[in-house]
Amino acid sequence: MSRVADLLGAFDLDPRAATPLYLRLQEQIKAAIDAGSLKPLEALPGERDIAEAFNVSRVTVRKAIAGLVDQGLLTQRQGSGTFVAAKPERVEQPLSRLTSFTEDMRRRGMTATVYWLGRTVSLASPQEAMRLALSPNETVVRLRRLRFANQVPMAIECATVPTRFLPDPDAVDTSLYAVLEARGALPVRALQRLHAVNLSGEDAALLEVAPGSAGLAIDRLSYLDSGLPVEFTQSLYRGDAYDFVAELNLRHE
Amino acid sequence: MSRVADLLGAFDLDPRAATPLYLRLQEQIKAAIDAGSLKPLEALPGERDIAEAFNVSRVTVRKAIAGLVDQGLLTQRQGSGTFVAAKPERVEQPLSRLTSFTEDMRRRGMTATVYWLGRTVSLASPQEAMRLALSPNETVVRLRRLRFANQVPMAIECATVPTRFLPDPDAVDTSLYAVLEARGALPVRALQRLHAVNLSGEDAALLEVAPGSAGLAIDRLSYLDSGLPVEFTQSLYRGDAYDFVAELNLRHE
DNA sequence: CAGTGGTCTAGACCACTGG
DNA sequence: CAGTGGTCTAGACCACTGG
Repeated sequence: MSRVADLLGAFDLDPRAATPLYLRLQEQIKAAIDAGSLKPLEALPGERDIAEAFNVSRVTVRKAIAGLVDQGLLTQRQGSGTFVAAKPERVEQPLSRLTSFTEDMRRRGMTATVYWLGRTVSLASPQEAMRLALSPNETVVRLRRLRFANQVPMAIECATVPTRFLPDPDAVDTSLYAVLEARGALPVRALQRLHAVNLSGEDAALLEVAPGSAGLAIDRLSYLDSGLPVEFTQSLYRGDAYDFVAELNLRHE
Repeated sequence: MSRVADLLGAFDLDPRAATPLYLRLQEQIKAAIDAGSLKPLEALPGERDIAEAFNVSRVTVRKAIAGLVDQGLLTQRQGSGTFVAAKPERVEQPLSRLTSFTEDMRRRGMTATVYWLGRTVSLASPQEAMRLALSPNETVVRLRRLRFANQVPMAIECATVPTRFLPDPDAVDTSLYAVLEARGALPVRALQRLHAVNLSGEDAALLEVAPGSAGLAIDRLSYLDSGLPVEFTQSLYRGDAYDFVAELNLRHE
C-alpha cells in the first residue's frame, strides 16, 4: 500500500459517479484529518504524489485542497508543503459583549467609582423621544455621572432611561444595569456609534486633561429582547486612558 | 475593438509582470464593474470569449472570475452565464464584520480612492515580529496609504503583512484583502483596539484638518482560520468624518 | 540541489439553459 | 440546438523552501 493511500485511505474513482472527482477527493482528505491519521501541523503528501496515487490530474488535487484551505483545515506554503491547520483553540469571549462600565473595569482588574453630576426626571426631549420610541409626553430619567477607574477619571456618562423602566433615579448606585436587571428590563442588544472629538473646556476639566484633548464619544442605544429600546447613553471617554477592544468576524455568506 | 475589450477595457498581458495574470484580469473586470461599463445583473462575455480576447487560457479566466464570485461581485449560473451581482444594499450587516476600507465605503455608497504614501519590504521590527508571530529575520511588507471617500481624506493606514503571505507589495492596488483572498490568506477574524488621539501636525496635514484635531487610532490584528496572524494594521481616522458603528450583544453564559 | 506549491496552457467532454 | 459554465487531463515553467 502506498504512503499516500496509507494516509488518505483507498479511493474509489468511479468516473460515472454523480459527485465531481475533486469533491470526493476533498471528502477523503477531510475524513483522514477527522480520523486523526493526519494530525495538526502534519504535512500532506505532495500534490503530485496524491495525483499519481489516485490517478487524477494535479489540477483536480489542487481544487480539492483549495476548498479545504478556504475552510481553514489546511494551509499551504509555497516551496514547503501543505499542512493540516493548527487546532483552533478558541478560549475567547463572544464577539461583542454588552457590558457596563462597572463590569468592564472589574474585568480589567480596576476599581470603578462614581461621582454623580446629576439625576433628574423630566419630559423626554424630541430627540430622546425619537431614539427611545416614546410619545412626546413621556418622562425620562437622566443620570449624569463621572466615572473613575482606580481614582483616575475615565469618562463622563449621561444615560437616559424612560421612567417606565426606571421610575426612581435614586435606585441606581454604581450599576444601572444591575437595577435594570432587577426590574426585568435588562438590555440584551445595543447599537453603538463611536467617534473621536476634541473635548470642550468643561468636559476636559472634569476628566482632568487639557482642553482640546482627544476623547472618544460613544452613543449607545440598548434594546430589550423584545426590540424595545431601554436606554440611550452618551459617553465621553478620555482618549489617553481608554482602549475600546472589539473582535470582528468575516461575513460568511 | 471587440465586444469583450469594449466591456472590460484593454489588457496589458506582459508575461514578465510581477502579479499573476489571473489577478490582473480580475482587477480588470472589477474596474469595469466599478466604472459602470458592466452594470448590476448584466452578463459578462462568455469565458471562452474573454480567454480569446485577452489571449489567455480559459482556466485563467475562470480563476479570475472565481475570486470575484467569492467576493460576491459576480454570480455564475451553469448553462446561462456569469452576471454582475445585484447591488449590495444590505439593510443590516451582521454583528461585527471584518471589512476592508474599500468594502466599507462601497457599502456606505461612497467611492474609495487611495494615495500611496509608501510600499516597502524590510525586516520585521521586534514589535511586528511579536505581533505577527514571526522569527526575527523574516521580512514584512509595509503598505502606507492615505484613504479617501468621495475625494475627502478619511484615514491614514499602515498595514504590515509578512512577505510569506504577500511577497509583492505592488500586487496591492486598492484592496489588500482582495489580494490576500486571491492568495488564499484571507483573514477571517480580527482583534481591534481603538482609542482617541490628537493628530500630529504631519498626520493632520495629510487628513486636511487642524493640528491637534481628534482622530480615531485603530490597531487591528487579523487572523487566518488556522489562528495564524496575517496582517497588522494601524489606522488613523478623522474624528469628524468617521463613525465607527458596532452592534453589541449581552453575553450568554 | 531536489522537492514544493503557484501559475498557465490547449484541449476535451459534461450538464445545463433557453430560445 | 448553440452556447453556457463545470469538470478534468497532461503537460509545462516558475518562485520558493530547506537541507
